[in-house]
Amino acid sequence: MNIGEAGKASSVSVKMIRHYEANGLLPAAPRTESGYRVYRPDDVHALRFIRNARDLGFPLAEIEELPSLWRDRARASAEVKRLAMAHVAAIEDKAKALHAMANTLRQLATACHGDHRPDCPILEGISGEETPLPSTNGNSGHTRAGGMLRRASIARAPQE
Amino acid sequence: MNIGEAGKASSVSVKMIRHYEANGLLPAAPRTESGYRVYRPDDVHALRFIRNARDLGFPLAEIEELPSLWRDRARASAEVKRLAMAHVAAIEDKAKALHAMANTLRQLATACHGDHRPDCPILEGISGEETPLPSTNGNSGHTRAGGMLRRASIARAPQE
DNA sequence: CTAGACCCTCCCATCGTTGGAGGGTCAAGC
DNA sequence: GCTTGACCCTCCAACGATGGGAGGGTCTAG
Repeated sequence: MNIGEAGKASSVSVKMIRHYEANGLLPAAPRTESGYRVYRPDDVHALRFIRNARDLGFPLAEIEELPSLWRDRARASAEVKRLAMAHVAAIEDKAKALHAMANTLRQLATACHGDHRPDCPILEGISGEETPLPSTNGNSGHTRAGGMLRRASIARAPQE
Repeated sequence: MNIGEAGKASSVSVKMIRHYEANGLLPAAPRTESGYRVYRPDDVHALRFIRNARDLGFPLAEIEELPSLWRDRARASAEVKRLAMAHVAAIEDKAKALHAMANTLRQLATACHGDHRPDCPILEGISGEETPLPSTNGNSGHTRAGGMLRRASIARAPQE
């Protein structure tokens, strides 16, 4: 089947399939004489795997590791479980940080009259010396977003 | 004061200050004859405002709106409150989605022996037809990450 | 006068995804 | 045959926020 059909069958956009191939996440698909990529049912399975892992918030770099662990059955589940649990921890850290942000903002908003009075606690709060971001940050030294979990778009599932 | 000093005083990197100016988020700072940007205490206040709003997960595009509302006091708090509450809702949606991801993954991981047995429920789960992403997605049609809240890196506060 | 700290403007990378431009290929209908 | 429209191809650029670095100018203390 062609790339368009594979895309529909796997819920991965044609753009992304080509992108994954270019980045080595997928092996290069064989081509027809005219250059069209050709896919088999197994490839759709692989695409669906990528899509699901992506939906679970795994960064592509990690998605690339998973199947290799899969093939190398000797050290299969232990490694995968470790990776998955680390990922869960990262996701939960992030969720906690989000809750903290939401709480801070909601507090500010609650104090806001919401009318035309010129003083707005929200703006005043944000203007403060330090954002009252609670110590939700357990934190763990990683500088930015924590290596994993970076995309994790909101519940993308229903989008197709 | 120079950009470096302003950066330290506001906890905004020099790179970012220049970036914000280039993107119109900040008015162009006056320059010395030699081209150095010059800042006054008030500017540091503005920078700190941006930093705090950023830490609360506001995308820069929205941060740009806040001060303009601030200046236009006539319609101050009502607008700001609306914006803030919408933001809170978006953040919480995202947090919910993260929890759902974490739960799904944890379930898969829990079922995993974590030893050398060749079958790994995690990989099998991810390979399934559909990711068992719960109906956390109440969802709301927006296609990608939901407009606001996109950066929100994990508890960045302690990083400086 | 020189070293080192600071500043300047560019460009590039990250991460995942989308969009478009510009062009080739295929199948169906006439 | 030939046209049309759907499909495919490869590049190139953009988003959002940030960081890194090159290559160069400026300032200040010794």
